[in-house]
Amino acid sequence: MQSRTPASRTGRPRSAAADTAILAATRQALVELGWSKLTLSDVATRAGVAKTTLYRRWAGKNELVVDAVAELFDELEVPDLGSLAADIEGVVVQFAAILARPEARSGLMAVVAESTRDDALRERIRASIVDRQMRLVLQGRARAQRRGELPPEPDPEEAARTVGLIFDMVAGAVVHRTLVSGKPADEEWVHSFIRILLLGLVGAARTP
Amino acid sequence: MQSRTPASRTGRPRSAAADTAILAATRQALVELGWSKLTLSDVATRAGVAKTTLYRRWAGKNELVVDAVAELFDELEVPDLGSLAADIEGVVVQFAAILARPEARSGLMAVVAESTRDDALRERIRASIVDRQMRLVLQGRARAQRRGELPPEPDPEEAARTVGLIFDMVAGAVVHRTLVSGKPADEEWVHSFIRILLLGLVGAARTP
DNA sequence: GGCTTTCGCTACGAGTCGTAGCGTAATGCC
DNA sequence: GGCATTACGCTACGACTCGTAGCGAAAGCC
Repeated sequence: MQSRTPASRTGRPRSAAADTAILAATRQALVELGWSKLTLSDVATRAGVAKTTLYRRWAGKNELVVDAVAELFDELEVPDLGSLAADIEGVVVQFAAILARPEARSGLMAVVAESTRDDALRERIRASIVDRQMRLVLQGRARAQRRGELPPEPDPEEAARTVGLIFDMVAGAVVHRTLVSGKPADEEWVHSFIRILLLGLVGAARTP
Repeated sequence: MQSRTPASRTGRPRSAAADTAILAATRQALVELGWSKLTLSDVATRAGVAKTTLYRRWAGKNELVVDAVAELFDELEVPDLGSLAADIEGVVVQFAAILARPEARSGLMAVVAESTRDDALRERIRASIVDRQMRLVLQGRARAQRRGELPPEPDPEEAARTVGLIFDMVAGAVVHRTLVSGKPADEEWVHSFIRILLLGLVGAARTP
């Protein structure tokens, strides 16, 4: 999770319960205080551990919050509702529900902002959050191609570009709707959005 | 800009040059230090003003950075290139160019993150940044309807929903591509994106 | 000149940061 | 059981930032 556990064969092992408590305390602090007023001392107190324990496991506030927020996305999965449109709507609604939680709203954008000046942090975000979401797009696309709803893509490089584009469109729209426009990405909105997206995708696939 | 100037008829007027210098210094500090390491003392030194002058004009770091970043979006305008697709591509390329600048990348997302817990800050962002971009969507849409590229929308409420949706899709995709995926929103990417978007929009307009 | 507001400067208490040092607790190896 | 090793809780610390208060000087309007 937060650091290497290469083969610490001997010595007292790190408390897994402490990890759980710290990450939960971080999310709670995000809800109550927000990003800027969150302090590591406060998180340590909430979690019932010493401040030094936090610094032994995480390099700083950024890394800690990334891990705390990443756990929120563990529950994401593509439902099998029978059609591409229904599957996408299902997963986007899940995604929107996570983004509606205050600990995700205040934490996620803050670490993304910090990552513009920290490549290691960007990589950490990619590995623990973005890649997990990207896999959902790949999974849904493969299932739709098996159903015949989307044409198979022979060129793997072109396919990767398309998947990346879809991912930026979906995640970007939901994030912008929720955080910038400040309105809920409810089912009605998701339905309208997915309708336009799919019409565009099948249209583009028909006329390459 | 940052505070009310109701009718300060008498007394020494506030230095407009100081405003310019402070906002420019803020952007420079964003480039060199990023959001989290930016301090108001440092900005004051760079701008050649006293720290107290900063606190007299802005409530804090958030408000200052919003104003500093907002100026970057002043140059945005919809070009008249003859077709809806070309117009949109033109303005999206401009938008992407602004987001590629480090002072926008590190500043914009940070204040958006803070705005999730500060309604006044959210309103400030909306008024000084988001509304300006939203106007571009309205402008381009009206021009396309005059050209006959998009059907006129009789229901104003439905039209507002659609404009909001388009705005979230466009801005969200570009922001996500630039900041989360960390890849440039170059002309090739913009072209692919706009193609899917427009195919979806005209498809949705045809089958309501 | 007189009034008003802004400006630069200094100083201050409060709070946070990240680290060091120490004694104690928990585990693996012999 | 004894020993080495690592994690833990606790305290203390210097360095830094924050936001404010107070002061005299400057720059406008009447």
